[in-house]
Amino acid sequence: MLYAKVVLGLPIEGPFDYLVPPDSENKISPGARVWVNFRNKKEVAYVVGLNSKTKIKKIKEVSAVIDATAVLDEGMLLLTRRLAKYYCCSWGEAIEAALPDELRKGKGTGEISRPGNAGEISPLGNDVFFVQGQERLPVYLREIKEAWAAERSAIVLFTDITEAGKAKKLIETDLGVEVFLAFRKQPKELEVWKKIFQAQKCIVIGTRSSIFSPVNNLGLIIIDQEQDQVYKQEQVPHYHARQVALIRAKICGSKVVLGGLVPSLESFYLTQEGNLKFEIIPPRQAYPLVQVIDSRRLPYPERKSKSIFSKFLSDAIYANLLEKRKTLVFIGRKGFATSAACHNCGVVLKCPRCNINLVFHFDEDRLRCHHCNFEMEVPKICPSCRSGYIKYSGIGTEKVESELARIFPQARIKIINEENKPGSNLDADIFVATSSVIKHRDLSFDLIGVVAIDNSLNRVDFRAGEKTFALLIGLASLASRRMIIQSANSNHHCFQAVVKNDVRVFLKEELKQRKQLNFSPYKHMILIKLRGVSLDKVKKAAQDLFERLSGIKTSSIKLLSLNPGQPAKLRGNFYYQVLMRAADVEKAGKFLRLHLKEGHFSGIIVTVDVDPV
DNA sequence: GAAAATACGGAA
DNA sequence: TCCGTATTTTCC
Repeated sequence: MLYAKVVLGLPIEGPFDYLVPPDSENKISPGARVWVNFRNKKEVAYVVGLNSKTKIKKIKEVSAVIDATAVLDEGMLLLTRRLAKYYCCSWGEAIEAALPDELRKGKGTGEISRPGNAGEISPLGNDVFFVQGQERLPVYLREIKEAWAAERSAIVLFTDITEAGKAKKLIETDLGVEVFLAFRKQPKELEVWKKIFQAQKCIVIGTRSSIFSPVNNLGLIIIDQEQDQVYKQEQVPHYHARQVALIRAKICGSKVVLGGLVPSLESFYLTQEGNLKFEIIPPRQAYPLVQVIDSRRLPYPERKSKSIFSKFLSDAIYANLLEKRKTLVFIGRKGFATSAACHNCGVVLKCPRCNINLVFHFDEDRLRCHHCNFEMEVPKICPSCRSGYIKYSGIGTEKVESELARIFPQARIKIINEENKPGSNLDADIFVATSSVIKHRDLSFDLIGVVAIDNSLNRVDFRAGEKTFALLIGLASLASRRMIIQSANSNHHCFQAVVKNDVRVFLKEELKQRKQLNFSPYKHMILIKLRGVSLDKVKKAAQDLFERLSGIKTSSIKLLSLNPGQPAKLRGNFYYQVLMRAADVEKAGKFLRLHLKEGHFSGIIVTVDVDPV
């Protein structure tokens, strides 16, 4: 008798044993999909092992074997199992993250064959390096050619489909071979998947999920703009493509190339450990003159007028207009967490332990830290200037365009956004844009004015500095002559580094702070989210979980905080979250698997996010 | 995650 | 004791 160990794409452990029908014994193999009857429902399951014995008494039979050729090879099975451990999800969930939709739904692949290894393959080494600069593509091309010559495949990830499409053309003309464009929910997703699966070697270009592309003889993984958050999946399993790439590269013996204008702190940390090398590409144009205007030190009438633009900035825009030069006004778009700032001196109240913004809780009338459990009463007077009053704000800034039109009635003003993408001809004098403008690498403006950047810097997020810095360096790369930044926080090291164009100084300082505060990349954060339709129940469940976990003596995790989610209510569900820190994610995962099960609350759904961004 | 099994609790 | 409902367990 032969038994198959299978896992399902559900948040349940396993594996489960099923009897293999005698006539299917030579048709089944690990990595193949099968139909099984699970809890009286027909489900797709993934064979992860075969065994001649089982401990299960009332065993069910495998209903049908779907795949004659396993859709998951040994390497992919190993990768998904490691990911399940790292991201604290089931093996089946990790497998489903790696497969196209149609395969998850049980659609057959037809006749496909997996080519063998290309005989003697030369190892490209387990190198990781970072390409810093605007002109990264030539380096990517060089690396792809090298892999190709060594009979190895390459996976190249970009932040979005447009970028991936552009790169596909360039690589195809340069190499003279077909390049596969692969991303989720494209019309012929399965067809492309099959072509890649059957190719001895190939080049795949895509977005986040393409990290799971079923290439043979993988020799190279490239991740462009690796600091971008798009590489983190928002749904379970919450994987990060960079992390998947590092694990997959280790399994396949392939090289990893990360690229961008600024590396993430996680990647920069690897350089300190000696595991990552830098290659710096000289910029195509001179770095602009960057000036930071402190809005706290403006003359009183200007401060009082609360104008979006300081006189310094509007004068510069005016001068630019006279010279018929292009101006870009940048305004942060993203939803701002409510921050507490002194209306007089601009000081933002921060947690003394975590150095992140304190959050005003309306119901309790208190300020709380979302990283640790620090909380305090709302101060009546500003602790810094002792006068002023504390104001809670997320500044509404949709008025930028109309404000510009009022100040400069003679100027042609245009907003750059998703619907209104700029062509090669920039036919306006002043443009207004959000962070998405950075994607248009070919744009160039003579002057860039940055307003309301404090909203980005003052977010409730220990990565706020890193994200703001990456944003500003990205903007500076679009400015040919001058960039003016308005902030109430002008001595922040992030601005100092942007002025000097010194990425390394910023990273080193930031890394030092992360170490002091026990943040990533030194320690892992783990966020447990609870959701449900009843606020009371969710709150109670979260409190119970927090108390229960704090009652357990363990070195695997350190509980940090219990807070309402951000946002606290979404699509009819209330959210609460428990934040913790861990030195070793796998240990923490084991611990959580054990303790999240006990004390279940009905109507509450619990999810785990390892390394949240 | 969701059906099945079990515990709970109010009314007769 | 019965039955509807809330909660916990199990899924092979």
